[in-house]
This record gives sequence, structure tokens and C-alpha cells, in this order.
Amino acid sequence: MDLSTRYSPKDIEGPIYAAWEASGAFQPPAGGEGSGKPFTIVMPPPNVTGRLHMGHALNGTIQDIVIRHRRKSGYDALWIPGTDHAGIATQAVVEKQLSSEEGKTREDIGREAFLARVWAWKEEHGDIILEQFRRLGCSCDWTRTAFTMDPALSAAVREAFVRLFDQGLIYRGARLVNWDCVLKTAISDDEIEYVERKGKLWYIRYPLTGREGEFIVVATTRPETMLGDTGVAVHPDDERYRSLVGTTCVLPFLEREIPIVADDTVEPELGTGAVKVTPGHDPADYERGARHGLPIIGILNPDGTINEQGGPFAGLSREEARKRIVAQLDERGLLERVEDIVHKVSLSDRSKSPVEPLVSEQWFVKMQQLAEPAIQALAEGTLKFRPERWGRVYLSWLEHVHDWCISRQLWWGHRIPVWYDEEGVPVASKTDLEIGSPHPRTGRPIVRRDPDVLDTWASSWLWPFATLGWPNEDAPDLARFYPTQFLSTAREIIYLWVARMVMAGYAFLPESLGKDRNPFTTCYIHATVLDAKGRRMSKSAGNGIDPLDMIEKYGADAVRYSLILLTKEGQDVKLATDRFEQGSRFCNKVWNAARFVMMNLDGERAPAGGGPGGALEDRWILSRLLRCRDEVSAALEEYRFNDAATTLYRFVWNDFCDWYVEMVKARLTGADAASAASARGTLARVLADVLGLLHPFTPFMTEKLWAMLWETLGEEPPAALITAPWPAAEGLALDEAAEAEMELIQDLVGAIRRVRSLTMVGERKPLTAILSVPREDERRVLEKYAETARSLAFLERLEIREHAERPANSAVAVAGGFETFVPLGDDVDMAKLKDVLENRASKVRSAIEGVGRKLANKAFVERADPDVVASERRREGELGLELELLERNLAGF
RNA sequence: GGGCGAUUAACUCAGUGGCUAGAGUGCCUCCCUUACAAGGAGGAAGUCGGGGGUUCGAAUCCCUUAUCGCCCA
Repeated sequence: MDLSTRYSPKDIEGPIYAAWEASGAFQPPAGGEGSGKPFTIVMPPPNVTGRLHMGHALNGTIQDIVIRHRRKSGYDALWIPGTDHAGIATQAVVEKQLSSEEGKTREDIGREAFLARVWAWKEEHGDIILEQFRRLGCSCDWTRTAFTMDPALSAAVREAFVRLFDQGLIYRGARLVNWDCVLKTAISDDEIEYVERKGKLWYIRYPLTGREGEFIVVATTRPETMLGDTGVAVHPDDERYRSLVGTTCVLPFLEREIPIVADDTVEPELGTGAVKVTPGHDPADYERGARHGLPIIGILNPDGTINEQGGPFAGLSREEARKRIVAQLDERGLLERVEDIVHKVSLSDRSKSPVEPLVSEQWFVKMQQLAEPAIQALAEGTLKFRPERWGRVYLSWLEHVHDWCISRQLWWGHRIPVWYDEEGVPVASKTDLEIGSPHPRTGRPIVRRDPDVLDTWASSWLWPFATLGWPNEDAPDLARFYPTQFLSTAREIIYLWVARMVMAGYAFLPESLGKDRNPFTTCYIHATVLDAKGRRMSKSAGNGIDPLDMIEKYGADAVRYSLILLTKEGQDVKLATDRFEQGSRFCNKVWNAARFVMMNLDGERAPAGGGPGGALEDRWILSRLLRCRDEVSAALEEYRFNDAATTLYRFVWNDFCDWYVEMVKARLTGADAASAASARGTLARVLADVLGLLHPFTPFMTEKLWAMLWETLGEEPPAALITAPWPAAEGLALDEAAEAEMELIQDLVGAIRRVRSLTMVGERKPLTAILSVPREDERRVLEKYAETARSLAFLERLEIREHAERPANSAVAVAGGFETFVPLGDDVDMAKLKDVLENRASKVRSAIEGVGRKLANKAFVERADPDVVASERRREGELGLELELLERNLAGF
């Protein structure tokens, strides 16, 4: 057998993944051939321009654990992968390439040629991130890989748009939107980054109308926007300005007379307490302007230069206009003062240019009506969040939902399916309309199509059903796999994506589905991955850890297992590269445990061990295995991944490796053939089940070991581990007696080890131990398993008595309710041993004190649960005995 | 301004009313015992952020406060 002492993931991951995929294991059984119990996950589609980061790696691991567990548990498991076309990001990448390679803009080559280039770029680079998910071991059904710009999904987008349009839920209007002046498009709130910047606060004097030499002073961080001012606002209760409300002042440069109004959203403490109102370029001012009937003046061109409304400053860039305005205000004595401040500036994610709120004609979706069933879904429990608290975040957004600006002034994306006749009457159509053909409603000829495209979320909100064949309501996948069961994603897109998908499910799927229109029953919000200092990992900060580097160094299994061990549900995780060592060490431990088992299996299929007559350790480990199996199963059902991983870690390392394997070594080489055979059977059983339970977490290594195990047994495996049934409880039994008896033996062995270590007498020096065990039941157990204990503790002789006096020059250990004496020479230093006994005695003393206080308290005895009182009494007795033994022996030092 | 989370060993974290508060890493001592030195054995290490309250009993529930972080406006 070729089993190195070190697990080397590099050699095995690639071939195993290829074999899984080739075998069709990632696909659910064909319709009619499966169990009929579907379990579906759709992968949150990463940007097609994206690269795997730690958040993806964590999310991919979580989803893969779930889908592998369900697949092994007999579900028709389907995990659909895919990417989204990321309108702005992708277009920006290709525009940059075009400009650096050929010095051209997209306008230079035209819409059609540009789109051809984007597609070419997508063909070449678009699968990179999906390849990276494969490296992580994700068992997605790649035959169903989807892309938001695929013909099928594009048809879904168009269907959805036309339906909403025809229902009157889509409208066009001039509204304040976030504008990117470099990319010249509207962007959504989530494409904005808030950055703290040093800036200035300029205090500007606006002359009061007809009152020579008198001013109202406003403070602003953006003086250039004054060109669009149509008012000044103060707080209605502000004494300083009360007399000015209702009068007007004069806007410098443009000499526009603007009113001074009272509005209670103004903070009297901020700045001067008077604010300029620019409804055309500020969301708060837009609202204020609307309340007071102030006109809206837009002063910017789409490229961010000042338009003709800017009077003398028309044509200048924003930056230049600011400079000149400030300088000229100063010259005219209208600049009162300038203050240095730190404030938050909104930048466009893509172009890093300051976002300009400006008014423009856009398409919107009315959201309120769509939001209602999504709110209901949570209230009724049709939709559940894990951790639950995210449900409130979801609700708060839906309850205050704003209309959704869905148009983008881009070329890459789903072009809005709206055509206009010569009078500008729009119509939405599922099929393309010819220029010149009659408008379906007005009959006048169609003259043009809307040039804009849809927000990327307008396709991804359809993802859970568009990937299954919608709008074809007879699509077999849709009937079989919708609704999905589990969606795992990051918290920051609860609004943008999760809530919208739920709305879309209710809006577009047939009403006959009822609550099953809801696209997923559980929405799992995974941890945010932070760096070692607790900061968000980000490209711009350069503090990210590349998951592929970690996979390269430690293996995919170690990366997966480490992430899960580190990530308690719902708690953010601080990550440093060395934290992957824990998973790596664990994988190596499992590898070597398996190696030990296989080296001892000897090519034969041994009979199963355990059973009522079996050896203590066999019954014990099988009982522990059953507990482990049940806890792992329950934890996975409830999506408590960290609990499952921790349970497995403890069972494998502490129970199986530290105790069972050690205990069984003597039997394997001993004379008793039947005992050896039953040990081999138990080893094989435990290993096989551990591989199965561990498979969702560490799929590569367990699959490899599974194949080797069956080869060692000389049998064909029943199936590859990925599809082999989840380990069954059959043949396992809880055995509390065995567990209690093992604990005694562990106490005894621990006592001997402590003596050896503290007296430096050596790990394997043959010793005699004399036990003084007053309790008869304990004495019987220790006598029965004396041989086992003797060999574990490397004892030459073990004497067990009811009462033994401590022999001269002997070390002593107290564990549980018995004393262990180990006669040693008189030259042995027992100082450390004494320290430990004293340390222990003081702990026991304080414990007794605590218990005594409780039991002396009448209220406790009367009011506490009788079981608790009884167990405290028992404890008091046990602790008392232990302290007595400790003190008696300490007196002898 | 509103909401949420965190604060437990040197570090990273478990632990939602009752065993003597645990784990991994790190630290100290010993051991290359043929599954594994990415290992084994043992040890030291915590007034559970502060204050108050509820309770027979609080790391755990409530209030308050401090510090850090995230989201929303």
C-alpha cells in the first residue's frame, strides 16, 4: 500500500474531482430515477469579472457541505452554479482594455462591435471564478451552469419586464439618481463606496434682498452646487433666523432671487444653522425642495461639466468650477471663512469618481405592492433567516422600500425592451419590434428603441427560477426543483438580492403554487471574513488572503475545514494565513489514523466488533461513534456547521486516536485471534463511518481514503463516497456502562502518566502501581480491565486493594475516588508532584466551599430542581472523599 | 441619530440559568514509544469589560456604562 506518513493533497485533488464529474455524481438522478425528494441550492452568481476571495471560499464551502450531506442522505441534490454579467464592472474592464490596446472608446467602434468584444472577453475570462470553485471542491452541476446573459435568462428578463410594464408597475420619470460622471450612467446605492476624506466647509454669504450689506451665511462642502440653489432653509424654531423666513436672498453670480424657508429637518447646531437648498443635486434637498415647492435646477452635464445653467461657469469641470467660485466669492467679500473638516465622500465603486446625485430620466419599478408578499413570507415562517436576526434587517428594508431605478446608461446588459412611436409613446414587447412597424397600441410607426440597459439585479432577482427554466412553466426542472431549500449569502446583499428574489418569486410564479412561490425556505447569512486586525478584507486595502494560495499551500480540504472550525454561526471571523494550520493538521491526523487502520487490516474483511460480549473499548468506541454520528447529523440538518466540525474533530482526535487506537494495539499483535479480528472489524467500521461523516467537510481526502479502505479489504466499494449513503446507526448501540467504565480506566491511566511526567521517571520505565479503591463497583471494574490498563500505562504490575497504605518513597495520585501509589526510589524528586496535589487540593477545597454554601442555603434546597439538589449532594460527597485522600497524602510528604 | 454584533487564558474563539468555565495556538517539562514530530504525555495560565438588578443560583436573563466593529438614515 502506498500511504505516505504525510497527507499531500496536491497529488490527489485534481484526479478525484475529475472522476466525480465524469461519473455524473454532481448531477441529480434523472427524473423518475431519484428518490423524489429534491434538495436544491442556487449559487449566488459571482461577477463574471470576479476572482475567488475568502468570502466566496467560505460561502462555497458552506453550500458544498449542505449539498454533499443531502446527496448522501438520499435527496435528489442539485446545486446550480453560474455567474452574472456585472454590467458596469464588465463594461469598464473591456473599455479599459480597448483604450489601452487601441486607444479607442466604445463610441469609436459602435455598440455592436463593442458588445462583440465584451462577449469575446467573457468567453476568454468568464469561467475563471467557476474554475476556482472547482478547486475548492464544490460539487455543482456544471451541466446546468447559468449566465445572466444567456438566451434563456435573457428571455426571462424580458418576460418579467413586459409583465410588470403591462401591470403598470414600471414607469419612466425624472428623479434624482446616483450618477457616475466618468462612466456616464446611473448607479445603484450598492455601487457606492463611502470614504472618509479631508475636506473643507465653506461659509458663504448670500446677500439679503433689498438690505444692503446684510447677509445670510450658509455652510457647504460643495460650493459649486450653489449654481443650482433654489432656496435657503433654516429650522422653524431657530430664533436667529425667524424674522428672515418668508423673505428672499440673492444668489451670487446668477443674481437669482431665492426664498428663505423654514424646514424642521435642518439641524440648527450644524454650520450656521442655515443651509442652501439644491434640489437638483442632493437627496435631502430634493425632499426639502418638494415640500416647499422649490424649482429643480440641474447644473451638470452627464460628464460632470457645468451646463448652461451655470452662467459664467458653464463648460468648466466640477473641480475647476469649485476653484473659481471660491476665489471669486473671496474677491467679492462673500466668503466668510473656511473650515477644515473630515467627512464622508461617496465614490463610485467602479470609476472611483465622486458620485453626483442628479436628476435624470430613468425607468423605475414600483416596489410597494411587490414587497407585501415578501413581508408576509417572513411573518408566516415560509421564509426563515439564519441567524434569525437578519430577518429584521430584511423587513426594515421592505417596509421602507423605495422605487427601484432599473435603467443604466450602459451597453453591456439586457437592453430595455421598450420601443417608441414618433410621439414618444412607449411600449414593451417580448419580441423585437421593427423600426417602421406599427406601434401595437397607437398604430403609429415605431421610430426607435430605448438605448439603455437594465440593472444587473433585474436579471439576478429571477435567478432561483430562471435557472430552472422559467418562464416555461412546464419546464421539468422547474416542477421538480423549485422552490429551493437553502440560500447562503453575505449580509450586505439582503436588500439588493435576497429581498428582491423573494418579491420576484411571488410576482412571477403561478399563483397556484401558493407559498411555494417563495424561492427558498432558509436564507443563511454567512460570516464576514476579516483580516487578523478585524478589518474587512478588500482589494483596495490589500489585506486579503487569496484562497487559492491557501489551497495551494494546505490543500482544499484543510482550507474548508479550517474555515468551518473558525466560523461559529453568524459570528465574523478574523483570519490570518497560519490559521489554516489547524485544518491541515487535522487532515494529516485523519490520514495517519486511516493509515494505521489499513496497515492492520491485512487484506481481510474482519467481522464487525462490538456487541454485548465484545471488548470494553470496542463497545465504548461504537457508543461514542453513535453519539458523534447523531450530533453531526442533527447539526447539519440545522445548518450548525461549526458544531458538526467540532464534534468530528473531538471524536476523531480525542476518542478514536488518543484512546481507541492506543488500546487496540496490543490486541492486534496478541495471541487471541478472535480478539484481534474483532478489533480489526471495529477499526474498519469506525474508519468507514468517520470518512462518511467527514466527507462533506473534507471531500477529497475522504474519497481517496474510502477507495483505499475498500481496496485493503479486498472488496469493491458499494459506491464512491460522494454518493455512498450517509453512515447509518445500524450496528451501533449506546452503551453507558462501557462509557462509565472507560472513564475509570482513563482516570487510572491519567494518574500513572502524571506520576511519570512529574517525577521524570520516564514514559516507559516498568513500574508497579498499587491502587486503593474503597468503592466496590469501581474496584470490580478496575480488576476486570486491569490488563488493559496495565498495558496502556506501561505498568509491570498492578495491585488493586480495598485499602492500601502508601508505601515508603512512593508517588501518589488521586483521581476520582481512589488513590494510586507508585513506589519509586528515594532519589526521586517529588516536589512537582506535591505542587500538583496541592494545586488540586485547593481547587477541590474551593469547589467544596461552593457546594457547601449552596446546600446550606435553605432556599436552594427548597426551590431548586430536586435533580440539581441531588447531584449537588452527590458532588459534595465525591469532592469530600477526594479532598480527604489528597490531604491524607499531602501530610505524608 | 436609529439598529445590530462583540468584549471569556498571552492570541483566536466555544460556552444562552446549575458538574471545579473549555478548545486550538502559544508558553514550560519530558518523549523521535514502528499511524502521525503537521506527533505523543504532562503542566502552568482566566476577579468571564465596569456598575447595578432579577433569581435559591448569573459568563449566561434585565438595566446601565465604556470600548471596538458593522449596517441603515
